Parts: sequence; C-alpha cells; structure tokens
Amino acid sequence: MIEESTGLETIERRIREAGLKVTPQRINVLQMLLAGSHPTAEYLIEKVREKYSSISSSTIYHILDAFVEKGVIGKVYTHGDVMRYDAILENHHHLHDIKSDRIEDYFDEQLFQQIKKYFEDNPISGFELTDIKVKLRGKFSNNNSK
Amino acid sequence: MIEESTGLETIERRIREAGLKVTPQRINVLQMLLAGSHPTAEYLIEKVREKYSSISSSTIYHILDAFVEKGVIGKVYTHGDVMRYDAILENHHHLHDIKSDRIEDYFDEQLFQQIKKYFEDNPISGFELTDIKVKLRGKFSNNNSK
DNA sequence: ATTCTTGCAAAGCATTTGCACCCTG
DNA sequence: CAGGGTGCAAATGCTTTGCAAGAAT
Repeated sequence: MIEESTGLETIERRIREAGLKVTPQRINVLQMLLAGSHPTAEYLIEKVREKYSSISSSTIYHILDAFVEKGVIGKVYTHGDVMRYDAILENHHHLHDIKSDRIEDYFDEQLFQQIKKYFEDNPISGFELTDIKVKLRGKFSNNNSK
Repeated sequence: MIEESTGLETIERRIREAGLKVTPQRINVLQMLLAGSHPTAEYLIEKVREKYSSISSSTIYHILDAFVEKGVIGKVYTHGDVMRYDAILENHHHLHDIKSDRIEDYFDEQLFQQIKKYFEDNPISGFELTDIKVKLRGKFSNNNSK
C-alpha cells in the first residue's frame, strides 16, 4: 500500500490529481523524473527524447514549471547553477558529493525527529520554523552506487 | 582577538593572504560582501558602484570567482536561480525565509556537535561525511531584523 | 466546444570569455 | 617590468515568453 509505484496508472493519476491534463509529454517527463536522480532539465530533455523524440525543450520547461507549481515535484537547490528536480516529496535529506556533483536521497526519520526536538527545546527567537533539511556533504565510496 | 573586523587593514590582509593582488576593486567588493547579507552579484555591482562607480560588472564576476576559488568567500545555494555569496566562512547554518527570500546566518555549535555525534553513532554506509549544513526554512517574525 | 498544452522562434538575462591595456608587487 | 587584474564588447547557455496550431476533457 505504501508502494512507490512508477506504473503508468500511478503516473497518470499523479498528473490528473494535480489538476493537469494527461498528455504523453507529461507522462514521459514524469517517468524520467522518477527514474533519474535529481535530474536537470537538460538531462530530462535528452532522456525523454529517447522515447519521445519530437518533444520540444520549451515543452519540458513548461511541464516542469507546471509540476512544481502543482506540487507534483520539487526543486533542489544545491551546487552548480542549473536547476535540478526531485520527484520524491517525502521528507528527506540529501547526500551530496561535490566532486562528482552526485546527489542521493537520504531518509532518516530518527535524525529528523531529533533535530525537531532540539528546536522545540531551543527555539530560535524571531523565526518560526517550518522545515528542516540537512545537507550532508562528503564523498561516496564507490560501491553501493545506483 | 576573535574580532570580526571589517577594517581596511583586515580586508587587505584577507586578500593578500589568499595570494591575490590587492586592488581597489577587490577591496570594495570585499567590503560590500562583508556589509551585506548573502548578496547577489547584481546587488554587489550596484553597491560597489556607489563608491567605485567605474567598476565593470565583468570585473565583479572575475573577483567573486577568484575569491571563491581561493576560499576567501563561499557560495550559497538556495532558492532562486541567481548565485549568492557569503563572506563568513565559519561553520554556520542558514535561516531561510522563502517568502521574502531573506537568508540569515545561524550559529549553533551545540546543534552541530549533536548532529556530528549522531553520525558518529550512526554512520552512513558508503558515504564519508565531511560537512553538515542544516537548512532551516521558515518565517521571520518582523522584529529583530538587521 | 472550450480550455489547456504544445512547440517554434525569438527574447531575456545572469554569467563567461577573448583580448588589449593597466596596475600591483 | 612581469604577471596578474581590469574592462569592454561579444558570446554563451539556460530558461522564459508570445503566439498559433493541436490535443484533452
């Protein structure tokens, strides 16, 4: 039930439930968003074209904007000056290898709770906290690669 | 002694010790970097020109690149698609108000130590951690503004 | 049928680059 | 005076926009 499915119906539902029309372009973009890891627009343009070669880059930007606006995906803000997108919206942190510019998701509810508790005990005066993200920079040791 | 001075000698020393030649352009840029809070290049161009009106925007970019490369300043990666710069290199976190796109530094050694200890107890397999940054998103309540 | 979506071509804009002159050390 | 720094102008490249034709509901 808590399946992170990437099946076609799931993808279509995800688009439809955002109040957007289901088009082959959008399906293909969302599929690639789910397959890749924090892809850039440029990467998506290339990848989507492998299956849907006629798609315009402008359309991809349109679609990404619409998805972000409707909360279907998120934007990632890290090193580098091009935008990256994230199809996973669950609360998670990022592992970031600056050298390779590789970003991996890192789920750790315990860490999140611990930091949350820290700020309950030590509130920041003048700042109402809504979201905590931990950016972990370091180096991947080449095994466990995707 | 642990004075966060912005005096001229300190500024010149900071440039010289990075192995860069001391020029009026660089002095002015670094002064504005220290005065502002995570300024953008555009903001710096405008501000520096108030004192040094003939400076070229290309020069500012050259200078910022040199400063970042030599570790005199850092880059900040957050919302928005323009680059921001940070003259403070001490380990610190950021408070980020998305609505106003305002970023404040947040120093909290205790938090840092706690998270560091957390990862000593719970290392991430396949990832060698070198730096921890906590991105705190929320809303400033308008008092204590700079 | 109507509204949303696509895609082309062109514009926008932050940043980079080539190159000649100038200044710091 | 040598090497690095500056600045102009032009280029670059990601992203946005205007608009007309096409597709989804």
